[in-house]
Amino acid sequence: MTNLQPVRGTHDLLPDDRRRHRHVENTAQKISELYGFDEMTTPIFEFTDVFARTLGDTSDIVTKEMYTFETKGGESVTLRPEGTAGVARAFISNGLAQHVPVKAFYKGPMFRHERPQKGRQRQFHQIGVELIGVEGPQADIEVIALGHHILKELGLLKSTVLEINSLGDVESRTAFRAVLTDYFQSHESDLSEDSRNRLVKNPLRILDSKDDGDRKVVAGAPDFAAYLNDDSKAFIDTVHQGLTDLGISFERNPKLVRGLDYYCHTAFEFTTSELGAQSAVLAGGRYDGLIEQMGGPSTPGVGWAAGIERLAMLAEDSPAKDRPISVVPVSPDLFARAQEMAQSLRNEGFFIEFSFTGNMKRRLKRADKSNARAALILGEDELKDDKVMLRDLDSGEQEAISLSAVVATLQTKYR
RNA sequence: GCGGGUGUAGCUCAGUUGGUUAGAGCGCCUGAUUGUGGUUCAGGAGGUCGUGGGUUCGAUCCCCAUCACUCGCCCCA
Repeated sequence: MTNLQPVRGTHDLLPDDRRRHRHVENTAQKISELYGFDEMTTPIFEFTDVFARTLGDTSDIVTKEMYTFETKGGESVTLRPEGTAGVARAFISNGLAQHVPVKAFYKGPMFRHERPQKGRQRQFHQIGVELIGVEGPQADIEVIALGHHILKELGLLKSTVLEINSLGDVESRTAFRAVLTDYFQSHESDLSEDSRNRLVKNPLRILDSKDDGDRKVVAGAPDFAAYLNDDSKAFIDTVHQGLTDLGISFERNPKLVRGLDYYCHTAFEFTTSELGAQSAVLAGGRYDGLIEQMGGPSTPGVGWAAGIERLAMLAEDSPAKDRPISVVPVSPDLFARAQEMAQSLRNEGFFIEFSFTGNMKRRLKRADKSNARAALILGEDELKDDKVMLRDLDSGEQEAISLSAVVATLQTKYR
């Protein structure tokens, strides 16, 4: 071992961090189940094609951010950069078209080879949901409502804003793309170098450029809404109305363009201004062509993903750790007896701390440090009368109670 | 991938205009209290000054490289 630092962009999750993550995960999972979304897990790596063919040849994820390896068998595999492609692949692999609608919740690590910064790591963690097999906009409403509900439960509605846009169906998008390309080509000399590249690869992305020069050009660009056909218009209108009916406030953002090629119709992001350059906290959209494009039956889908690190940074403090009861032997002769007592109380369902070494004073100190609410002190004097000392560590009061009453006493006082 | 900043004890940070034993607070350990924690007092442990090279009689300090973190760009969760 020459280098004991973790690989760039990866982090250890020590218990305090892990508790915060778990709070996010558990909250998200609990709320998802209220909506009938059950957890499923797909492998954290897939054949490279699963991502390369679905995310789009021009997306940054595919062109520069994938962790791709060759296996001993000579096959190319990639650590998943996002969750939807894997779920879609699993949908096809397992013949889940027989069971639509599929409502999936997932959580786990994702990997992108990017420059780390605040709210961005190379290995990070996401929670996400996918609703597969429903054509109508009610699915979009349901999925956004679920995301909204989770943010509410985490106390994040005040620090986030829901932005929403329509990318239209294929017909609308093709038409708009042609008009938009013409427009930007006629202003090509005013565009930044980045945007001139985008003009070839994905002109829609010029719309959300941060470059000042680009913004001036964008200000005069044609409006996507004007090019939505009747179906696309009706679709997004229904989504807007549905959210309004549910009391979910949102802002329309015609510049919102998601980076992955598979999105259509509804695109949305819950954004924040509290994470430096990163604004998206929970984001997703509809991907009607994805499953067919992967070789499965034509099946619509809609979903979102959220970064657990980002949510954990924004969330209010997670619930405190449970407070244990400590079992403390007064002398070495009673260590074994104390451990037996600890064990039997655990069998009764109590959270018992039992430290392994040290004299009584040290053990009490450690009990205090573990935030124990009480200590059961085993000493020869009391044991002669079949009693133990029960000390409340908050009040400092203690009393000898009989061994046979320990469980009942703890039940009433500390549970 | 590109640009800026930072890197001294477990944590948060001083410091040295280049000079011999590098400091503080918090935390940790021991004792005052051989059957009682949280307060107090006394003592103690802990540092290749990110790493490698260079300049110098001498480098933690200056120079170069490198790694990591961080902020921004790109993009995204």
